[in-house]
Amino acid sequence: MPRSGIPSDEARLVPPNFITEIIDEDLRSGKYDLIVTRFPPEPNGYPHIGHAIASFIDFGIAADYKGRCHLRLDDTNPLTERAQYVEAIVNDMRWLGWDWGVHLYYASDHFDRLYEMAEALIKMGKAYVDSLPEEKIREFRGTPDRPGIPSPYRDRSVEENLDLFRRMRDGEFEEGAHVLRAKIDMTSPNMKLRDPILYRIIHAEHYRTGTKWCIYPMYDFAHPLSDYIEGVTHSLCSSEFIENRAVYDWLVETLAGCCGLPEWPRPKQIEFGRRSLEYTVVSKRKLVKLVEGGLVSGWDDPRMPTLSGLRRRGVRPQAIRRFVQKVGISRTDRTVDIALLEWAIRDDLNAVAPRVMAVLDPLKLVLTNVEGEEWLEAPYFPPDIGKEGSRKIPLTREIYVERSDFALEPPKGWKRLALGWATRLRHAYVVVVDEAVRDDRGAVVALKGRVLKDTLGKNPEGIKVRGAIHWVSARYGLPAEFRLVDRLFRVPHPDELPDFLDAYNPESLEVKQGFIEPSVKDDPPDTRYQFERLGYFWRDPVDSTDAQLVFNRIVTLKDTWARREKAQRPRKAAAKKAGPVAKRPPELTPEARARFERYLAQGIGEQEALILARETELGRYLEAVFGLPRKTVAPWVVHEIGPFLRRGENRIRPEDLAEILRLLAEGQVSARIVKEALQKAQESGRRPAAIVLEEGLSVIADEATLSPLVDEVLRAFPERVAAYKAGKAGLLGFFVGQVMQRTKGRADPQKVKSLFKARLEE
RNA sequence: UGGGGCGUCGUCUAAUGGCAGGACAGCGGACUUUGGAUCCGCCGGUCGUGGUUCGAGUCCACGCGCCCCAGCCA
Repeated sequence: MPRSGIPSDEARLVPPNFITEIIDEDLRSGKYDLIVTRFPPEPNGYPHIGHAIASFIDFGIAADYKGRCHLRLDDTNPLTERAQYVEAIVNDMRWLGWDWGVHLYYASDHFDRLYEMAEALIKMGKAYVDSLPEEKIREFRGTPDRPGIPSPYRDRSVEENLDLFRRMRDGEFEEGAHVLRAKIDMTSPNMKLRDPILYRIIHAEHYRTGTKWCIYPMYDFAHPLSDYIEGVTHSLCSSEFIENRAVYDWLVETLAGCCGLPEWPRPKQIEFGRRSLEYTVVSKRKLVKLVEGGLVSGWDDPRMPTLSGLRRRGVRPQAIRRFVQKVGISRTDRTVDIALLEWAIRDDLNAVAPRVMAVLDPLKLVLTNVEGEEWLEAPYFPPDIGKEGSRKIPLTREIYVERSDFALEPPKGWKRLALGWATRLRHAYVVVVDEAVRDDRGAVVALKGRVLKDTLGKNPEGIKVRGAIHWVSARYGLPAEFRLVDRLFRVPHPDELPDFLDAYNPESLEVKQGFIEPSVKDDPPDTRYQFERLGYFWRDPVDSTDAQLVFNRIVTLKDTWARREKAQRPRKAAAKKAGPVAKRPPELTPEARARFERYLAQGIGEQEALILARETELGRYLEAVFGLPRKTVAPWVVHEIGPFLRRGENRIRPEDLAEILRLLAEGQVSARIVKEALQKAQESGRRPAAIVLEEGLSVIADEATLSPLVDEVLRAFPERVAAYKAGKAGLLGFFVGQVMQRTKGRADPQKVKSLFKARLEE
């Protein structure tokens, strides 16, 4: 029997987060032995970057815990789902590197058992067939601020429900005539609990089950029970399903041990915050608009955020995984900076992409002192990459350079070609441009220059070389098309616009005709190159042929020159802070006001007095604590007992609070110890004072014991002592904390603090 | 305006009452036959107001802001 273990932080693919904390605790407590997750895409569209993130969480966590993750196609709606999408999903998930072993499932695999469970629910009296028309069901459901009302069909007998449901299954009814609903609570403030629909009639052919069924389970029914059937333990999903959890738990609990479901392990749902990406949309509706509107060439257009698009662009799965790993997981919905994705792509490619030269916007440079040709050795990688390999590149009389690499009037800091300047031809000689040939409109159409002899592998003496530029032999260079892919949208948050298409970036694809060095001719077609000084490229897997080379730009190089050139436009408006503060409205009833005044008179702080006056349960508790001044007791009641009291979970009696507070007053324990004891008392139901006694939690306040500890800490952190003396006052808390740790919280912090102060001022 | 969820550098994310740290971005420098990579440095944050505490991003109260829920979608 395989068992999950808690991985060390270094061994994790998925950085520790609130979900792994829950799992760690579940493993430690023995609640689960084996971690089982699932990734449940609906086969109604192509996977995109959002699926990459969700799948990373599901597959990554399962792998980290040596558990398993099921790939489950959530196909409960025959109207929208297609086998072609299943294929795309399986393909893309494999591409990302996920391994589900034999655990490829379909919700439709479970249709028989789900049906059986629906009948079980009916027999328990917990589900009924509702025959209200669709509009009425909607109407009866109420609104978020008004409760729903029960359907007149809600109390049909088990027999009638069973009969109707079976006839639904047998195809006796039209679509919409009946639905099966769970009988939960039509007045619940959680809309999902207002008798959720479990099954509906759809007379459509399912891509897998054909015409076997004409009733199909809803997500809320099929999802939790599929999890349960498959033995999933942790069902991780995004935050919009938080309210569905109530239905999830209701179903799991009412069907536990039923219909062949085990009592344990039961699955539980945990929700994480959604992630979106700047300059991107992922909703199927919007993606369809781009495809159908002809704004992109298809679902795998290199500009698309689909995994097939990213793949065609040339992004490797390693980069995607690195990206989603860096994004991280939390409970909060977030929008990720697209620069992080670009960084991940570059970081991946930098180490693997051979460097070659291509000229995208060619300008002819005639080297007047070059005759014939010379084949020069050029390494594929710069020294810092540490990889072997080189190719030969031909230098001929005519070469192409990048039009943007020549300036008639070079700006300050220019490190390229200019009249009379010496510039390195990458991997070759230093060149000097003598003449710019211009047409009648004054535009530069060609350059004439000469190479400097004896500058191969060394710099000329007495001449300043300004930078190095890439180039391609005009005779040997291969003509090629270059597709420069850029962000699909001009604004970071196209989703926020009334019409996201307004932000479409018409410059997101720029096509260039240029030349590439001949060495690439026989390279494997999936080679990712770095075109020196331009970016990372690879052959378009669809359109590139030997006769007509087509390269896609995967991502540009970081370009500090271009950045400098660009006007320093402010990146983002400062986030607006919360508005003006509203003062608290102390609307009190006359009785509450009287209590408030009374508490005030007893010396209780204003804030505590207000809470105690308003929340009579807390007030009553306070007044049941005898033998101590009210003002001493009040903060404890409000801050320590109050939260438990409100939830109805308080386990500490007033007299027991009084007992331990007396110990505090006598100086036998510190406030910190009281807090700790109260916490334990709430957990165990024991008397706090008894906990103090049994666990030896008495306070350590005598200087003889504390002084050596203080000295020890001071000795252990000399550089912090120096920092403190230099003015970093916040370190006092650190020092005190060290002693608190060393005494397991028993030291009297006030005493410790004053000892430190005295010592540090010496 | 009912219920639920969430607020930490520009962005993402740590800190489980004890030094607010890291990454990306930005800025500056070193190095460079890629204005790449690498290295070094800098900038910059706890939504607000109070309270509790020796000590609060963390606990309490009151506000503010954003997101989700009224599909026979998932």
